Amino acid sequence: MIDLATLNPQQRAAVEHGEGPLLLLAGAGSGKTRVITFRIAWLVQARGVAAEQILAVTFTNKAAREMRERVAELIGSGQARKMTISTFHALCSAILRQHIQRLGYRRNFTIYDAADQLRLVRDLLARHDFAGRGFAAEQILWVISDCKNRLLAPEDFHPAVNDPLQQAAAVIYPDYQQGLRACNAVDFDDLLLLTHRLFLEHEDVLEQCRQRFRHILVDEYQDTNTAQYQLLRLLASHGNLCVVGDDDQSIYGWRGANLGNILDFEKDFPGTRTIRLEQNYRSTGTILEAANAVIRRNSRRKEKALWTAGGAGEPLELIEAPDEEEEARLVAERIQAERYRGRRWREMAILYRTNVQSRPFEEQLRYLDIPYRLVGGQQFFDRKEVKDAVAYLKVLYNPRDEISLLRILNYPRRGIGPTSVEKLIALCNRRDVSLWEVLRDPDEAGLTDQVRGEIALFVRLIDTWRYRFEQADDLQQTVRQLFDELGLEAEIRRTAGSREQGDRRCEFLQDVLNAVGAYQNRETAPSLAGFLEKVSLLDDDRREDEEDAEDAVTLMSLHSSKGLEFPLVFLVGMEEGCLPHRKSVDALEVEGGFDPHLEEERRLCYVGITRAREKLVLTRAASRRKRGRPEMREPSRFLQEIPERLFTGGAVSGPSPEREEEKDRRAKSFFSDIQSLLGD
DNA sequence: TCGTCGAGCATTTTT
DNA sequence: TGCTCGACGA
Repeated sequence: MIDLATLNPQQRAAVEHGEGPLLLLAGAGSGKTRVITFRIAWLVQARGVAAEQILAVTFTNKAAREMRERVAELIGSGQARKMTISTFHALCSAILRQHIQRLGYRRNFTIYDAADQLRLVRDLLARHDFAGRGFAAEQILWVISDCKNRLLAPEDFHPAVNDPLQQAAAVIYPDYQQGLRACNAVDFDDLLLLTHRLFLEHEDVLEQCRQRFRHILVDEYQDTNTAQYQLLRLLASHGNLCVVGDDDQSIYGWRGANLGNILDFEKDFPGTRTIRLEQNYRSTGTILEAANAVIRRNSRRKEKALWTAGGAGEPLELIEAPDEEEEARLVAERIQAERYRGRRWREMAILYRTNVQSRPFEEQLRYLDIPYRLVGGQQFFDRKEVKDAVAYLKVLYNPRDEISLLRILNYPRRGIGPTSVEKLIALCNRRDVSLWEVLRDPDEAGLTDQVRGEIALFVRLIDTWRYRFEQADDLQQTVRQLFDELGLEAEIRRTAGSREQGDRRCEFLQDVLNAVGAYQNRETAPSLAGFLEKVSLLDDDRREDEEDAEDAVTLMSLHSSKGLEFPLVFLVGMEEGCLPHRKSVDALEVEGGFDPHLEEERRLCYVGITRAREKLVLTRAASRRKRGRPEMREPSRFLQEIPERLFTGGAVSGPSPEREEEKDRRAKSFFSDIQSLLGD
């Protein structure tokens, strides 16, 4: 039985709220995950809600896994397994897998990632003769994605007349959507958009989902976009919707997150009960004071202030370095010193605004033999070797997937070059059929006998393996056999520059096999389809358990740090142009002092500060290399917003004689380091 | 058809 | 700085 006595009055009220909409404004470190999991357990145990009727939506796959685990701890894994706990994207994907044929797609659709999307758009740009007109495919995609996040289908999109980028996007968007459909593929945004359309056009499906999910809980509600909001509106017509969020931690505006969703929740869902969780159980008084001082400057927010029953704790620290290498060196040394004082590696984290900033830190940590763990988005699935290997699996699952098909048609090379591909595509257009169909019957394409022979072999290869995967009972084993037969390792080594480069790249291939293995071990009924689903949704649970136990310093972007905490946090790169990022400073001074971009940067800073439990160290570099060239950097305005008295030794901003001397000394020692290096 | 080389270019955050 | 794309030669 869950023990409600361990909760504070507000937390308890939230857990024991009965029916009807509930808005939980949960400040950083206020125990919100605990409240959600307790509430889920309470609904099941005290209210007799069936576990199947509970839908909990999180922002990341990792958060979903964690929530399920914590619920399982409270009421047992049997119950937890019956619940739907997933991200919006995973939920929608599951719904579409069941019903997408109603929208004219096939159920074995493929989910395209950013690279696939880019390829498609580049293709269309070339076809429309936009090439060279200066429209980057990325920008076009950004506009399209923005449309989709706002639920605008191609025919609903009315571009601004004076905006050439939007004009171009409006031309590409319909073809892009058509192209996806021809490949039986959807992109990330489609998962939400198409599910929404499915609900609108097929009342019975919506009704079925409504009946199923009687209680809906949404974490990180401040980061929902319009599509997600509308989905919730449709699903939660029964009003049993509990959303948890913190407007001060909304950091995904650039991805279409609509801060209005949380700010207007009470208006949108009449009868809402609002509960504020302001007591912080994570950080020291000093850290909270700094956080409050920064976030207070934002104008568009729900007023609240975090407080703690604990003490002030240690003062903040500011490290000012001449450049980013020195910044990294000082942080690395500091980390080592902390270790000597008995702190574990895993208790420390380095947080930065942009992923490129990780490099100097990695170098310095490696130099000092400090173990670290880089939490770096999805670069694993972005590796060429991984994409090539996975493309085979994708084609086996959905041969209409033209992007993947083109990727592997000549990989490993089999003599089907660009000229032949062009002829094949031309035939596709003439006959209005998919590339796969043309490959099966390429006689009219005008290819050489040599190439035709190769294509026939390729088609037979795919057919054979499709059959084998259907029959396979050991997925990992089958995938390994496939890779072996294809000779992927040999191909990688052949194209690698050096032996160790080849070794390293082959490891990625091994990692794919490991990912299959990890998936297979977790799943009761593993299938190729299921594995691809996980890959597409970036749900990578390889070695996660070991990673948790690993003792290493964490390096990650501020965005990925949301929801986490560390005893000691280094918030690095506190400079104008970095945090706040240049992109948002550029678009500054709109609408009477209120600037949404700058406010989002400030929230980002707030998120970073509030990750720290015991001690926060802020760092900045006076100069930073950009595109190889050093650039002078002013201290971040957010740094100035933190009261000076919170720092070690009082005043820290502005040059002081001691600090100048210190800088001088560092510069000299840096020089002598260089010279001794050169002397070698 | 394939591989090498040089020029030019781009840089926010992620499901 | 580090990568991608295009031109060129084999």
